[in-house]
Amino acid sequence: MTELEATPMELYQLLTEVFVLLDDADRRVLRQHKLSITQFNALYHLDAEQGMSINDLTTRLICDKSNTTRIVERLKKEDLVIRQRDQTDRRYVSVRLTKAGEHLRQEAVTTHRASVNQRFNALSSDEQTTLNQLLARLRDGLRERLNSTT
Amino acid sequence: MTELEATPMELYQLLTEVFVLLDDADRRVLRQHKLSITQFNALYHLDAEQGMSINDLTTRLICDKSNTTRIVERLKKEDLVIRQRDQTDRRYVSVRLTKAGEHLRQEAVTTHRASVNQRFNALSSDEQTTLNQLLARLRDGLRERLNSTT
DNA sequence: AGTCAACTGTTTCTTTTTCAACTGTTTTTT
DNA sequence: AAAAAACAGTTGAAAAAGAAACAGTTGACT
Repeated sequence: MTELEATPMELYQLLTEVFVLLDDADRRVLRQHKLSITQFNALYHLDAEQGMSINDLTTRLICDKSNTTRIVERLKKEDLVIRQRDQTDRRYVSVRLTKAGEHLRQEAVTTHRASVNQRFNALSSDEQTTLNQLLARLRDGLRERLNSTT
Repeated sequence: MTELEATPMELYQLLTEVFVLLDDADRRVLRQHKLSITQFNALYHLDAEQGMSINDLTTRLICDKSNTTRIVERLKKEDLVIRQRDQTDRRYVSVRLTKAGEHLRQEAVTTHRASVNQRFNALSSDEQTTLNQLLARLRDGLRERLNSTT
């Protein structure tokens, strides 16, 4: 079996392609819950008990903080989240899920997880573990580069 | 060596995280050439000799065709591409790189490739090959699902 | 030939996102 | 204590992207 050596560029292209395909599948699945991908991601990271600051949410969503403000705004308009000033440090805003938000989150996460599980059927359990390890290493390397160039 | 079994959801999150990190790195690198990621992708797929139709470019960029029209428009404004009606079938528009476009493409691709090569340093050559195989299989599976649900 | 369908690309409208400048709050410095 | 710096979040303007409706061109069918 001749194993062609993979170039980083090929890997790069594969990764982007896989991501686009995952993204596309996400869009379809989440449409069932009338959620955009960003909305879902926000819900996913939020919580009903413990509030999260805009900054924290921004780092998890990896977008501009002004965008986070607006994402939260839209969720609030649908009564999925509550926004409160932190009283000990009034600069902070604390974002929490409402009951409705918690409920929708629960449902969407369940649907989404089921879909994701199916998508990875093409790989065996062992292969998934291997892929996980490699990706984790890659991610750590990329994170390091990010911090060193900032 | 205890190998925790990886769940699909963990893989999914790793993949998105890796993609976002790659995307972020791309943005920084391409800014040196005053190019957005989409502009770069467009340049990347275009050519100086053989023209490409808007439709073809659309499928490669994986975006809406109306968006492709505008991307080309912006490139044209910078004199990076030429647009011509196909004279045998006047529905088609043929997009080609100008000399300047070809030159910028060459430079940007070189810079980008160098950056990508470095980003994958965290993995050995063998590991890259393994990762490549697993991702290719995953991609094929996702593609199949896409076609079957359409 | 003439009508209808299919195809290519553009325009219009709306949503999402980023960037830069700004407000208000807390911390640090002097 | 006052001034300056740092921090959290918002706002305004503009860019970028998707969706749907549209115009022009070609091909098919009768």
